[in-house]
Amino acid sequence: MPMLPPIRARANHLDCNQPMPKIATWNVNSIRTRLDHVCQWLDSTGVDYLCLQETKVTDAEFPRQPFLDRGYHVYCSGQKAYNGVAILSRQPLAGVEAGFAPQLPSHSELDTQKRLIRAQFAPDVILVNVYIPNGGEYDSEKYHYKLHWLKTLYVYLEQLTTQGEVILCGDFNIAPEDKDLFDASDRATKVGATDAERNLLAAIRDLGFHDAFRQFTEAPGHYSWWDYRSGAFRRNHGWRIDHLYVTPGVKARACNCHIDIAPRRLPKPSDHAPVILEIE
Amino acid sequence: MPMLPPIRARANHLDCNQPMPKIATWNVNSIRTRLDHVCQWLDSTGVDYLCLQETKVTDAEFPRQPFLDRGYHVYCSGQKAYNGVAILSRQPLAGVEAGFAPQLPSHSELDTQKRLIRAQFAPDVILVNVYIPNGGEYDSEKYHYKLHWLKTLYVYLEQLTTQGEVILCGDFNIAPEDKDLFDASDRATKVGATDAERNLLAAIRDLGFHDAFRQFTEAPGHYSWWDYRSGAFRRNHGWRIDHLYVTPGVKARACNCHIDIAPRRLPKPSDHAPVILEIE
DNA sequence: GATTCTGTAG
DNA sequence: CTACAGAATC
Repeated sequence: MPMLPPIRARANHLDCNQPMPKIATWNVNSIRTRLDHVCQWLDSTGVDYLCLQETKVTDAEFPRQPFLDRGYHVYCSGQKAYNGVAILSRQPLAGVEAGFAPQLPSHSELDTQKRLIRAQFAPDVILVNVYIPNGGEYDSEKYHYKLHWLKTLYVYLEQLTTQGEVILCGDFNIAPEDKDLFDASDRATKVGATDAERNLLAAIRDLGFHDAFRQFTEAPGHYSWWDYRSGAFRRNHGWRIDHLYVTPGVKARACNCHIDIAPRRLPKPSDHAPVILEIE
Repeated sequence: MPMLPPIRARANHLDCNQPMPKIATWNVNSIRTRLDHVCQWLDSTGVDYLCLQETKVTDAEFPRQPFLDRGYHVYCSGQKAYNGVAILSRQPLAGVEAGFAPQLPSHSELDTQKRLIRAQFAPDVILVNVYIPNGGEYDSEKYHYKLHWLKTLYVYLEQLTTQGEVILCGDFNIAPEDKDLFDASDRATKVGATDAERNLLAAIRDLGFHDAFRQFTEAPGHYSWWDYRSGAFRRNHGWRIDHLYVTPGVKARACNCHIDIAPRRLPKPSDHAPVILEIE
């Protein structure tokens, strides 16, 4: 694990009188279908940075105007029907790059699926938004694709963490510990909870990341995703797979991190709930 | 044209203190999609018998409960995705038969498409609900199927009208006269308005049927169907293709027949409006 | 234009 | 269970 320098300058948000900026991650399962939910949620929470996954829309078709109207800048990397990530920010962001290729040209084949976007969050803080592959069935092609994607993410972040602080957030499709899913039985073949996935996530974490949610909450039973099927939400049969990982300089400034389950209660919700990190 | 006997007994509805029973026909273009529209419309109009077409659902999947809750009996003959007819009735109905086969076994091949259901409406009145084929393009296979279906319906009704009064209603996909469609130009090849179709409809009518709507309204410009495309409804570019045909005994008791265009104004409407016949 | 299916994905 | 694509139907 490389030594991490202290934050070298005040973050953007501190330059503009926002005492407690909020950074959130939310797999919306189609930004077009969830447009009203997201707009109302932004209006009510005042989140300053929102990292979206599964936007399921090309950049040309991304519904920018509702967010522009609310004072957000929109940075997106999407495709038709599947995947797609975006960052909404009240501040204009520099250093926006989509995919692995700008940093790892040899891994550009992974960029046909739009799963990663990053931006300069502050002069020495980079924000990385990921939608890690679901993984399908255990030992399937999709499962191995997920493992390969995680290994590539490790290399990507290994480089990035040497440059300064990092906020890494998104839908990881991994429950880090048994207490992060409602039923950890048969976990050897339960995709999202297997050793291979957890070990790769642990390797990434060991680059210097801390699970912001676990800074504030140790208890089990807190989830960010519930299957649409068989009343999983009603029974709280969920998984905590949406995360904000932060390097020490950001960790030191973290004030709170929680999952907001209110949007999951709405009619026609995303199957994921947003997770909010507040930093001073 | 066979001589028709007078009505031999009071209709069911007169046995239960409903002074002005209403019989309606409505192509709902998917009963599942239009469930709320139909329920609200039944609640507001108090229609007693509703003949539905294009229910697009198997009998096992038909959403019965909302109608049972409202005091209707449900008789349906449907299939997956296409076609499908049903009768809703406040009274339980006897003599329910689906398709041509019970009466014309030699034409059972037409019953693979669920387009006909009938029931005993009163001791000497039979109610027949049809969804006549659309016909596709002029001179196409579908067009000739429509003509064949109409010829079979003629034979079916030729038998039925000897047994008593008949109410024949449904989506006929035929505008009987030029005034029944907004643009009768090029009608030689305009499916729904060609001579072959009109002649077959006229042959059926000549079995003793009267167009109930035309008992009360002679004017052109009254339509029951408008294409979803190009603002056809807004411009009243429609066709009158949903009909209630009644034999003389019923005609003598008809008090009103009108098209209710209100449901066509709702969000996500069927492309057809219901037609209501009131009888004393 | 609106709905349905099949197929894919999660 | 929800969403999207693409084809077919009307």
